[in-house]
Amino acid sequence: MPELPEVEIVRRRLHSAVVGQLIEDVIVLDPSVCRQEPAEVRRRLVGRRIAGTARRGKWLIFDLGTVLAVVHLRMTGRLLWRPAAEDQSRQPRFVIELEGGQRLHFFDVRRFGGLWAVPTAEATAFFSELGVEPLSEEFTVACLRDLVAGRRTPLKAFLLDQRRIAGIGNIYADEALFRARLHPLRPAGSLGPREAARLWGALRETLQLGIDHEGSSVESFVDPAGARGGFQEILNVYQRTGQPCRVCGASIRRVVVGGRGTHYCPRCQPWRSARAERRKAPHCTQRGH
DNA sequence: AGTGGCTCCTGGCGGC
DNA sequence: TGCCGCCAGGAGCCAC
Repeated sequence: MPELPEVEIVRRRLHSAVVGQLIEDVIVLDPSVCRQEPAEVRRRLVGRRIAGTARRGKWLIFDLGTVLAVVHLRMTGRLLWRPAAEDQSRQPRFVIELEGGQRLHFFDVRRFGGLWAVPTAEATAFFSELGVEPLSEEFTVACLRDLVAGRRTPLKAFLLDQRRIAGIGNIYADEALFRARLHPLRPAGSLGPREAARLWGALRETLQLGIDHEGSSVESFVDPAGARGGFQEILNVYQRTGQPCRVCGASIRRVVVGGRGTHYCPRCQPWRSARAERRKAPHCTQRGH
């Protein structure tokens, strides 16, 4: 599923090709992907020039000056210059036509994704529910400690809550918790200072690693040119139920947290705090993360 | 505040 | 081989 790293890859791949380009037309073939009146979306976007691109959490933003074209890929959305082989039999949901004949196609089998035309003046309100950007300077260990303070919700559910931290989805939540050696069901507010610092570092590392590997092609993610990412090759726990942990060899477990499949290593991610774990089992060292 | 359930949607899977 | 039923999952919404 497209999460922060995948959306960031899409943004980077599109950036130089679209900036400075005029939007000549927006063809909405499936009105259900427009969460606003398609004619209104079209009226707001057509004839404007793309000044820049941005990303907020999992939202991809085309800055048109007075208005933003905002795209969310949700589960299966893909933006492609040319339809991929598996998309050729179906219609795109919408097409953005740029000057010079370039066409950006939006495909989405499950139709969860969408397109919004947001006046720049309303952008703050539009994104007001989104939490901190985990790769920004604003996101510090102290910031994370503030966010988890007093919260009894499980760490996994906390990480998926876009109102707290924006951009983390199921894959990177599971992988970051593994790197931080934290059990996904631990109440967020129960983290000690060292554990919070570990989670902070793990989140940044995992997301950056995802970007460095051009995203995870777990479901169907490809970049606008159709290229797959590589992060799925180095997943430690996500969708590895029953397989041996790459660090300790224990069998990876799957539980459901907040209605989401959650994967973890029962030995590397014990319920107890790291200190209690060392006391109880001094032979069990945690290295290699 | 937190949880659980429902909704959107459809490819892909297991079971028979 | 074929068909039916179920499930994943991001996010918003609602009830409790």
